[in-house]
Amino acid sequence: MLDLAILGLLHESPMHGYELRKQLSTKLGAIRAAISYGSLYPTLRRLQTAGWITEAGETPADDADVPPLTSRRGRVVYKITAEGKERFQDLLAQVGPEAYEDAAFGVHFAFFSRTEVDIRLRILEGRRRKVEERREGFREVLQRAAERLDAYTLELQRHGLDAADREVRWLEELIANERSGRTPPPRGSEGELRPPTPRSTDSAPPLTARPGPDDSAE
Amino acid sequence: MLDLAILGLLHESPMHGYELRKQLSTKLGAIRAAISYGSLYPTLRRLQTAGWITEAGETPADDADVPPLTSRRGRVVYKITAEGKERFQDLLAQVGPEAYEDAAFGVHFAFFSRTEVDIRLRILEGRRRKVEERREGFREVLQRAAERLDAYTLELQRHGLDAADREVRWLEELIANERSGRTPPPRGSEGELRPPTPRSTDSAPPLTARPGPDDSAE
DNA sequence: TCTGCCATGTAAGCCGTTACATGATTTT
DNA sequence: AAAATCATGTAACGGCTTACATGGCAGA
Repeated sequence: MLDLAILGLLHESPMHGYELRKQLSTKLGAIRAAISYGSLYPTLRRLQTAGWITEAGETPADDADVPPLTSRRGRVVYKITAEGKERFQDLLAQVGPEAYEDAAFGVHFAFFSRTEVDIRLRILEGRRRKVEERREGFREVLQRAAERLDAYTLELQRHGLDAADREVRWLEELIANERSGRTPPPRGSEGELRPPTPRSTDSAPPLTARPGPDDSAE
Repeated sequence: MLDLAILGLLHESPMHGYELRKQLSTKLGAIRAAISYGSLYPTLRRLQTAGWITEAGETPADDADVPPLTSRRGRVVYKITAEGKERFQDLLAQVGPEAYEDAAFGVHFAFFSRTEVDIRLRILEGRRRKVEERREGFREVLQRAAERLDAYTLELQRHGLDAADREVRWLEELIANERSGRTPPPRGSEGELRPPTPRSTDSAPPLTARPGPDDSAE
């Protein structure tokens, strides 16, 4: 799961570990807290040994910004290899029941723009099923055991039910959208939120496009 | 955290491990998946060694149901000790920053009916703070980096923002409620959901009441 | 100069899971 | 008689965090 995330990010552009961690926590911020270095660096090592990633020579200053520094300390920049890309696709397509768990689902979702439509649908549907089951669980507890639980526990169940219900509806919209052919999820339908709403959002990337401007690296 | 949950449940009534696991997954279903036996039984052992719980003699058939069985297999029934109750209160009151994490917060919340009002408030406020920070993180990403992220990643951020925003509002209601003196969280305010709406829910327990059939402690 | 952030790494350990092993009791 | 579910446990391993150790570079 960390593998998937790292390969995915490096697929977008080469990066060193420290940067990787930051990107990870913004890209997957909705899913999990920042990963620790004690986990990140050994994983990078492992991925390198496996041949999925290699060290790239610290990008020789493509953009002539701040060139005078020999090479600020180590700063090992990694990039994904061809095998790594294959591996990445394999991991994406591996849709076992674990892929519907909260964390795994989130990671898969985060890389949906690199995933085939049918895989996306399988994941979204599997996730929906899972959340529906969860939701039914809450409903049953609320219906059957309501009298036996204290008010706080009940409130927790209600909150859980509400969240599950919302997620199911969210997933349904996404599924409908995938089926309709329009690839990128359109936002705004269920608005209410977004207070200042920076207009930027409607410049949605054409999707299927290459991972943005390589620049970044350094 | 498992300790807290187990002590909490045994505080309500004596139970054997298997039963404990089931109760745990309904009571904390909104928080975490069922705990595995490989974790549960060793923990029970540890709690027993520490003196927080003891084996109770398989409840001598208080309710005269199915008495003819000698004692179906082992079935070790545990009950909480006086020290265990103290320990439980200590754990509840230990409101370090970890108590605001998703899982820990949920467990604390689930046992709010056994917690002092001021502790409840501290936890709710700490949690709110945490979720607010999370929410701001999403907002910043959406405002600042919107163009650089693909449509799916953006959608994930939006969904995260929405969930965080909802939770903050939920917490605010709970906090207001605690402050107002009315102990039990009133439900229904933000309704919309509950489709068949089993009426059961409005027979809300008076709270402050002992957890169900008081007996328990023993 | 010193604080703070960038940057990489290692070692120990926590907290939990999976898989296995066993057997009693209940239901079909 | 078989299948399901109740019930308890152990051993091995896995993923991740914490704490530690090291050092470069930037700006106050």
